[in-house]
Amino acid sequence: MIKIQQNTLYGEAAARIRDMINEGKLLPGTRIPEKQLCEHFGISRTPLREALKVLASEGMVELLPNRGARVMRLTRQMLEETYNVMGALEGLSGELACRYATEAEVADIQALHYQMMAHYQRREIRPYFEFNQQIHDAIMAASRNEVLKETYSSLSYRIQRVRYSTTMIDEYWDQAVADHEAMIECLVARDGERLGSILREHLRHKLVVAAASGVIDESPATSAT
Amino acid sequence: MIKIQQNTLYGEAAARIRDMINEGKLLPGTRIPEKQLCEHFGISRTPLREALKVLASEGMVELLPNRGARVMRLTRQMLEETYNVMGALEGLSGELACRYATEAEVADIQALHYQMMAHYQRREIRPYFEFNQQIHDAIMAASRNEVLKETYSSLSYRIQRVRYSTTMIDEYWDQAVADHEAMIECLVARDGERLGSILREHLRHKLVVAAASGVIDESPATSAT
DNA sequence: CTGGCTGTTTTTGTATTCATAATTCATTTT
DNA sequence: AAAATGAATTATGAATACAAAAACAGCCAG
Repeated sequence: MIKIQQNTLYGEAAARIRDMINEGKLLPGTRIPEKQLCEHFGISRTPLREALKVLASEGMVELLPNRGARVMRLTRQMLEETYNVMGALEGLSGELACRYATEAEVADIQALHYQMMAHYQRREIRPYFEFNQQIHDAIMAASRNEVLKETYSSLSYRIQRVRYSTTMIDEYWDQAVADHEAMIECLVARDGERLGSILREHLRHKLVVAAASGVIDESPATSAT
Repeated sequence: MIKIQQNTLYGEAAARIRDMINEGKLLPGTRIPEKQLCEHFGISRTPLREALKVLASEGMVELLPNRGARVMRLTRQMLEETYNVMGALEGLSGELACRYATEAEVADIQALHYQMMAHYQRREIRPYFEFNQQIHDAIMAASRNEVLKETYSSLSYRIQRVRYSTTMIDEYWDQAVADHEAMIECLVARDGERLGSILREHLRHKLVVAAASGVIDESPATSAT
């Protein structure tokens, strides 16, 4: 895995800005004031600007020449595109996981699944999401592909702020759980092809839900103030 | 598409360093001397270091804290992982292209295919590669997914230096061409599912060829001098 | 009152400077 | 002679300084 430079100032700054964006402390489309952030972090502009460059190449912020950095806005279009790509990557992770996961890993994932199901039964949405995420991460880890993992998490970061802010529609929730049931079956049976195709479709449903709730920016590409 | 800042010094520097790496002017594992490159580009260290940060987050170089930047070395493992991920992305591009490509685009891709085939018949490897790449790019473009395109090209850049440096083994070449024949069929028939699965496998063969030729770094993670 | 122009302020992009960590090379010691 | 120590050199990381571009405010003309 590519080491994130947490020990350097610019690495630290990048991590903190990422968090601020995901926590909603920096709003999409708003200008990121260099000076203010420098003072807030207690660092000079050099490392801060380096951090912004990194975040820009991660797609978290956009850099307008001579006009500073803005938090990247998530349009419906971008979200759809991103979900599709993440779906493809998850599909690969499933295929590979079936090939490379140890029995212990499969058992762990099964355990996570049952815990998730418990929260589903009780309609406990937050814990459900937690375990859901853990399952997908565990499959990713079992795929033994660091490039895949990095690529996926980079995309995941971009949409983090909307990912779990959706209210669950029962119909979608049932579908997602049905997918998960099938996923576990495939994993146990080591049916990589089928697990792959389930995972490739799995996220597609989510998009509809996200689009329905008001979390994304439907307005045209006018620069927000 | 995320605009690459070609007008700024750091953007220019990043582009030139990328090219230098792909052209073999900067060797994998070798240290990138900041001062020397600054003089070569006629810029100060600030924009150069910003460029290096960007390249690091693209996976082109690795940054060792207090020890400068090195050109990322491609191990067999990494190449395999990257090809797998690119395969998944190409698979998605195929699926989407079948859905969204205009008839004109399909016709263009077909034309490219026949030009490529002509070079295959004459065993003209360089032009063959050119058209091959153009076909994959055209499918990517027809997929109407900018996130996909960006993600793919980022990975593509990383392995650019080995991608077309392989000598073609006839057996592999024939297989690749057979894939391409099938791909065109699927595209014309708008059979996204099948095109997807062909493309997901298409790159896998390439790996074997690359591994066979000596272009990748099989040695353990000792720092090259 | 509105729209555009000009001078000022602010902000961004780049260069330079400073501090610190790493490397080199000579010297010393065994 | 080889290894180890330590001073000198060099390179990196970060802060500051400076130049240029954009944003802003006030003014004037219509």
